[in-house]
Amino acid sequence: MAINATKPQSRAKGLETASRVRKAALKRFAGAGYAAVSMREIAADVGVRPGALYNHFPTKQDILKDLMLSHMTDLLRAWDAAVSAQDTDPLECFVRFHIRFHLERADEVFISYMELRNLEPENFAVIEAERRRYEAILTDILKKGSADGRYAVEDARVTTRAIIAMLTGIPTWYREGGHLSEQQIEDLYLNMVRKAVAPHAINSQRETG
Amino acid sequence: MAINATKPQSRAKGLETASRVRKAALKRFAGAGYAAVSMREIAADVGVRPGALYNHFPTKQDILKDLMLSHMTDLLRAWDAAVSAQDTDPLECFVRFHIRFHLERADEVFISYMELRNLEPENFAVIEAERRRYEAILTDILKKGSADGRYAVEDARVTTRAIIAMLTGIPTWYREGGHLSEQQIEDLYLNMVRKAVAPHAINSQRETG
DNA sequence: CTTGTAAATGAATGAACGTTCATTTATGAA
DNA sequence: TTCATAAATGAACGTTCATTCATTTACAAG
Repeated sequence: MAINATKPQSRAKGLETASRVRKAALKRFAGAGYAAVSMREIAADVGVRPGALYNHFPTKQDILKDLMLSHMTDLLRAWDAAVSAQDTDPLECFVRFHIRFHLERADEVFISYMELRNLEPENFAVIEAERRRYEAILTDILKKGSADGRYAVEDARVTTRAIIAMLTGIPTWYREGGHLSEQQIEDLYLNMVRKAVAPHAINSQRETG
Repeated sequence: MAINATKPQSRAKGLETASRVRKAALKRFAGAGYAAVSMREIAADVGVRPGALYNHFPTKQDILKDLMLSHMTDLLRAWDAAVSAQDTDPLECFVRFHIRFHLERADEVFISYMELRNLEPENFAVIEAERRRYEAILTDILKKGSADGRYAVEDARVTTRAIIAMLTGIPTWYREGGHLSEQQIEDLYLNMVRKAVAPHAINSQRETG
């Protein structure tokens, strides 16, 4: 059979180095922004000469694309896992999942929202499609809940964006050891979201201590 | 009297050029990001040689600081004007004001949220202080409304951030000529915000067609 | 008209950029 | 142990970067 002859076969050490490149680039991109980070800096973090990076990624742009795409893939896969393991209210499930996932992946989230404009057009299209898939999950929950009268949502797409913007803002200010635990933040935001989409009244609910 | 001898006196043409530098930098920074924009590009937009920019701004960083600081100053001054002209519900006033201001200044908003990390520490501190002043306005509204029982807000600071994140997300997707008018978006978001902070029920309200 | 100086030029600075490549080193399979 | 080749090196490529500066141009005040 015709093997792809352009890509060299990787050894264990190569995969390890590639992984460290991703990790270093993630930190640097999140901290200073893609355009402000040099391949030399990434190489120094990894402990390798700049030229060696090109054994693992064809260009700097490919590192960014790799980071952003795998983040979106992880996000969608993690949602599938979270939803299949639960049978609670889908809206609660989504809100808690979103907050947890985005709090424990602050760097990836930051990059995925800030570096969209540094993606070349074809890469941008790929990432944007994944983002729409994720938004569609919440839109679907809102539409279903609206249809059977549990929610009152005038425009499910707009409400989706409003809720996601609200939730995604959390990692920009949340710090561990602050005066609110992650659990409290989840409860607080869930309560706000529920009230925001409620038809009329909501009985303030709290299930977890 | 001892005049500041370091800063040359400006002529009309100089002020005009400086203004065009700001305008060009605003567009470029918003489109590609501060780090990805060169002084040469800005100079070309203005129709001047790169060296001439330094007659108006000491460094590239100073252009960014100028843009971000004057944006925050405009924002706070515009709020003062908006609130003194109104006597409606302060929360409604804030929500409508925030949406309007941020929709008509999409580029400035984009820069002010995306380029914080490209500010040198002392400049960052200045901008951040202005941002906190603005957030305090909404926090105050929520606290007052909470105190007299009109709202039920568990943590006014967190709720402030949630609401502002929600509203500030609008310019990232809103386009003129979409299926929702700016007026409709205001009503929609105001309704969500009111319900989110309401003690219990809210009678779905609509004043404008 | 003269003159001080703001404004712009044009050329140059050294530094940093992403990327390439011939060469060396290291490693797993035979 | 041999050998193919993955991985890393070290040096260089041409380009672009922000900034500087001596000089020229333009304009408003005297």
